[in-house]
Amino acid sequence: MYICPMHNKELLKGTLKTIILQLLTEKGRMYGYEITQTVKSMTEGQIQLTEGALYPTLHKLEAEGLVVTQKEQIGKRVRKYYTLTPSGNKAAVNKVAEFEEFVRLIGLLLHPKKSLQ
Amino acid sequence: MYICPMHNKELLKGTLKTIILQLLTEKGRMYGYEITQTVKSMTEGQIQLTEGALYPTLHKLEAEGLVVTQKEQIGKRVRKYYTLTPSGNKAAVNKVAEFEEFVRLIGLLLHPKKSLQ
DNA sequence: CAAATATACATTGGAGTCTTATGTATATGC
DNA sequence: GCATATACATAAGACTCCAATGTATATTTG
Repeated sequence: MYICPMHNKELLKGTLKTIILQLLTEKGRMYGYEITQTVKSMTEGQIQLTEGALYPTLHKLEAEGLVVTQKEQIGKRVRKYYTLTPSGNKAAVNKVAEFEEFVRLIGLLLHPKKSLQ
Repeated sequence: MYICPMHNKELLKGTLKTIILQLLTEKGRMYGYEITQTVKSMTEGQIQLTEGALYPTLHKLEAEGLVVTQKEQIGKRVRKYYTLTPSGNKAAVNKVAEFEEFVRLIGLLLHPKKSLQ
């Protein structure tokens, strides 16, 4: 996914939708390129989304009815803004909760000594 | 991976090697079936490894020189025990550290409000 | 002002990981 | 005797993401 300095890229699989939905929850409205730049700056340059991962995922989210798009003319270029739908909002909350639960479960396996972390 | 009640199975991708290496670090010596049962009990039944994921991964770890095997006759059945090699030990430490870093980075994206969690 | 870089969208082929299904065989509990 | 548990293994396919490529405009820099 993400060109990134992290060695284990597979770890990041499955988090892309969660990341996008959560960012949209916070920012309200974003376009694709903006998402890549925001993720890069928020992660100290460690996670850099690739277009080959990002755009197909955005299109999937749209097809699933979790986001809607508005095109906006900027000079001669067109930007495509994405906004969460109500079901997209719910999905964002669920996905983040699922991620937290995932981290907790893996923590049980990786840090059994630390009583309850 | 892993048949499991978690809804977002993709989240777990990329963690299997890390889990196996870490378990071997703790337990010293394990066989495949034992790994599936240990993971199940340690995660409250939430993560259940499938053979289709586990065995190919164990074979890969062996091919990479991170584990070695000893077969043991138990009655008429044969158990295949896996033990970490020195490079397997290093790999375990690295993988767990990578996972921690991954969680930290995703945390930057998902919990921007919590100062430094 | 030309070239490089940044902005901005998008698609395609392929790699890698896991799931589902299947196969084989022994052991145990009811 | 039959179901379930133990114990290994492989194969076909789904799914996600990466790398490469393509198009086009805008800005920076030498």
